[in-house]
Amino acid sequence: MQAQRLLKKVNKTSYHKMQPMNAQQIRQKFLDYFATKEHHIVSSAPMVVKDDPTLMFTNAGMNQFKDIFLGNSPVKFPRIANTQKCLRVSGKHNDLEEVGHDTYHHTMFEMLGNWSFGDYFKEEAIAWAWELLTEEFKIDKDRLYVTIFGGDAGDNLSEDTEALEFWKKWISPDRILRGNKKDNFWEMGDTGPCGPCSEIHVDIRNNEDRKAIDGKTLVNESHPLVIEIWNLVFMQYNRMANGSLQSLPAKHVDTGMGFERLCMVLQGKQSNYDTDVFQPVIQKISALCDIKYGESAKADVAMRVVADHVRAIAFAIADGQLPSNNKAGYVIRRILRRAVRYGYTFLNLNEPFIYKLIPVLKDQLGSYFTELGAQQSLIEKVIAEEEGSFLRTLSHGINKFNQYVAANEGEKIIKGDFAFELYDTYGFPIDLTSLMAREAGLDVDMEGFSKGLELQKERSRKDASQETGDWVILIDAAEEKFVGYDTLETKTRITRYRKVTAKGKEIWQIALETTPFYAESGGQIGDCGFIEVEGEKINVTDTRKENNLIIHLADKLPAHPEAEVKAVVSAEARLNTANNHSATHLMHHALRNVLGTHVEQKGSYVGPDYLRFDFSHFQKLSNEEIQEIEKQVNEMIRQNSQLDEHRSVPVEEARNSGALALFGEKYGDKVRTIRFGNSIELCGGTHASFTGQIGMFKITSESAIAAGVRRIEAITAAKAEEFFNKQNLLIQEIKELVKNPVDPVRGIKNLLDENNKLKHQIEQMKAEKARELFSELLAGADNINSIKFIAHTLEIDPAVAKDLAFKLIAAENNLVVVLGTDYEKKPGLTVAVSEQLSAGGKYNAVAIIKELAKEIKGGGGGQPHIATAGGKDLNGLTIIPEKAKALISAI
RNA sequence: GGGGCGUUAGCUCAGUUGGCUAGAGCGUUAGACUGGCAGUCUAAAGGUCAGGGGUUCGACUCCCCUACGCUCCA
Repeated sequence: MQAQRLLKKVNKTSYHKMQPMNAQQIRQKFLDYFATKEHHIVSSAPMVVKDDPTLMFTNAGMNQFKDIFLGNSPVKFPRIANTQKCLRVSGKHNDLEEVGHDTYHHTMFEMLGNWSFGDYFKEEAIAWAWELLTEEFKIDKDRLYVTIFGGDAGDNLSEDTEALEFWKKWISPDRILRGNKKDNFWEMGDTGPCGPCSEIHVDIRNNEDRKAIDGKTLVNESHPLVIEIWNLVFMQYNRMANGSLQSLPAKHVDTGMGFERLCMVLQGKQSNYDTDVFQPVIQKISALCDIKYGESAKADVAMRVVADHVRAIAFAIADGQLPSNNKAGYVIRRILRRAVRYGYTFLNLNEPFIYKLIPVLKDQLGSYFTELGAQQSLIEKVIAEEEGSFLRTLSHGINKFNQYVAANEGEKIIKGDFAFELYDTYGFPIDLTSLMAREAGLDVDMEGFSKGLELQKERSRKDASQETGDWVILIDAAEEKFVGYDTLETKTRITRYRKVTAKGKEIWQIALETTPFYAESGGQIGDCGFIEVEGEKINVTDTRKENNLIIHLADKLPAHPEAEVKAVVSAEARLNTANNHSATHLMHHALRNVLGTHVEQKGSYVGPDYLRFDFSHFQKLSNEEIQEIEKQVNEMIRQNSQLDEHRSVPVEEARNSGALALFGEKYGDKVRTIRFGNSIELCGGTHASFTGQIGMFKITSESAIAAGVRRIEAITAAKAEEFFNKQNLLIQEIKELVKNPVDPVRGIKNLLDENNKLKHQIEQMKAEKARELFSELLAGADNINSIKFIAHTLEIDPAVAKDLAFKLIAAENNLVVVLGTDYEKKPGLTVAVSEQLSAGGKYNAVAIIKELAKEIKGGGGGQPHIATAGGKDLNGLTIIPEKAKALISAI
């Protein structure tokens, strides 16, 4: 209905010549078009990036093909097209704080793209882009402009005349603009593939405005209605570490078109948020807060913020990234909190509400991105929990703020330190501090705040700074291969190496032509071991993967890196790790048997010592469930199933056989499957050859790590044996100690009962003794200067003496008590003065005890009515009563 | 990974320079009032002050270590 209404409105101002399509149709048309041009259509890679240390989230369509561009992986399809979920929270045009204030910035967005890997180049890329936009989507040609790379003297590059000539076939030369290196030369990073790009811009202003100002002059000028819609990147160079450019042997095309923008253009809107991509969610928000979209600028911003952010959060969680307190999880938490904050401040939504938008989001996107529906209840739970916890943080901050204001009455300014403390320590957003300050008629010292923040950043940067050297290439164009499934030892050569310096320590990263070392992936940690070069042994401490390249971490470089290398994996660690990995699969299988098929892997760690498995489940596991899982896993171990491994199975076939796929597979037609009995998973890890090798499986802990996510830790094989031996030993010892070899529990119970009884008796005896002493002491009180006076030395605990003294002065309001204690070879003193007496100021327990403590070579203090002291000289105690008496008499 | 903060009764939190033999509100229990419900009043129970070590006559308070949590930055 909503979409219908929107579309009707569109027709009036339409600047293209066809019935507007909805978002779903637009996406499909793009994919269909490139399918007719023999492109292989692949699904979006997960938005959460797994094995690229330079990247936490997919931020462009090309990410999932980076290994192909770098030459680390072979080309499987020369032509590919897709839509890719992307997330951007920082970068030159992507400050998180900007999102929502305008009509076109987003955190999460879809990028439509077509790729050529060494296949077609500029001519086809340009022709097809033009045809799709003008013939298929029917965008008015006189609203389009294109840019080409105009050359760069620094790089000694001339204008991209190829692109110019191909464009001239379609568009008049005066609509082809030349751009500089910043706008029209694309680079993947400091080094690597790069090349000129050609952008297509569209002018969606009304005709009046178009007449007044020539659209051409507004291209790349940040005008919200004259915008870049498609970027065609032509990768033809490789940027070397020294800054020079080399021509690439195989040239690639990488294009990206913002889906939300395209929808805006095709639906005749002037804001991405007015398209049917966002409107259903915005209408739902509007209903929740009872404010109409379009009524107030501030509320509109807030609604756009929420509508944008909920997409980012929902997809991140669906892809396995839960909000947490560092790294990628922290980015997600920040995005979610920003949405909560805007809802809280501008929409008066003080209760969790964002999770209520998920069903709308699913209706809108779920038919293409099925993960939303599959994970819906988890997404909702996690978001609701996070919202609640942040609202608690907010109310905590508001408390702190109010306390500060109350304590600093009369001040006009809130100190920068305090504003920063609120932000840094309590997570209280600075703009809320400002807002509340304004309401209280105060200013915030923003300069002081920024200074604190800057110092904080400085500290962190200093700590994190590391220097990565250039790769030294020994064997060019090598394809590094992993052979570790079949062998733990191989002869090979070093293909490249580089030095990395961090915190004053330098390590070497080495790549091998063939390697038995498994690189950390899928939760399984990287192998360790050594490489031997001409008799020189070099430790490999860890193995990691970067863009599909296996990197060995070593503390030094061999003297002869170009010589033949023997690479040897530490067999023991690898074997233990393999056992744990196979056990993880068996447990996953058992979990789904026992708890249900809603159990999905949310994270995993597999090392030689133990395994950890996080999975979606909504309540604590009972002891019975845990025992049942252990029982099933151990049964599967005893069945001694043989590893059934297939290294190259078409993904569809694997899925049909019931294999569990984790986190949505990346593009690629062949996958590896691991089967033990009925447990089948897609997995790249290393495994036991027979389940019997695992020996034994034992769960050591079960806990919650987030809303709807539980964590199990477990051990296998020798570690499990150790565990049981330890437990057994413990029980033996207990049996001996309690002298009840048959029933130690009963023995302990008896001891506890007896202990309680004895404690009780001691309490009674103490109380009795205190009562006795109490009456005795009170009866023997002296009279000095019309006050009562008690002084004695006793062999009791100073704590008891203090208690006694309290009781005495509570009973007599005209009393001074001095008690010396001889307890555990240590002398002690307690002086108490009745409240009334001490209030007069004449008799001060502290003054008295200071004087008396000299006798026992000690010191002490307290309050005017009760003071304690300790010392070293037991002999001094004997004269205490006498001296005390003299002292009091003199007052 | 680096910094800051926290951990006190079932829950939410106080606890001033080390010393008023650890407090409040809510909740719980009991009693009283009320025709019942709801409630009001009174009282009680409930704490290894996260754990361990140290300094001190004396540590919830100061120092160190560990665990867990929160938070900011990278």
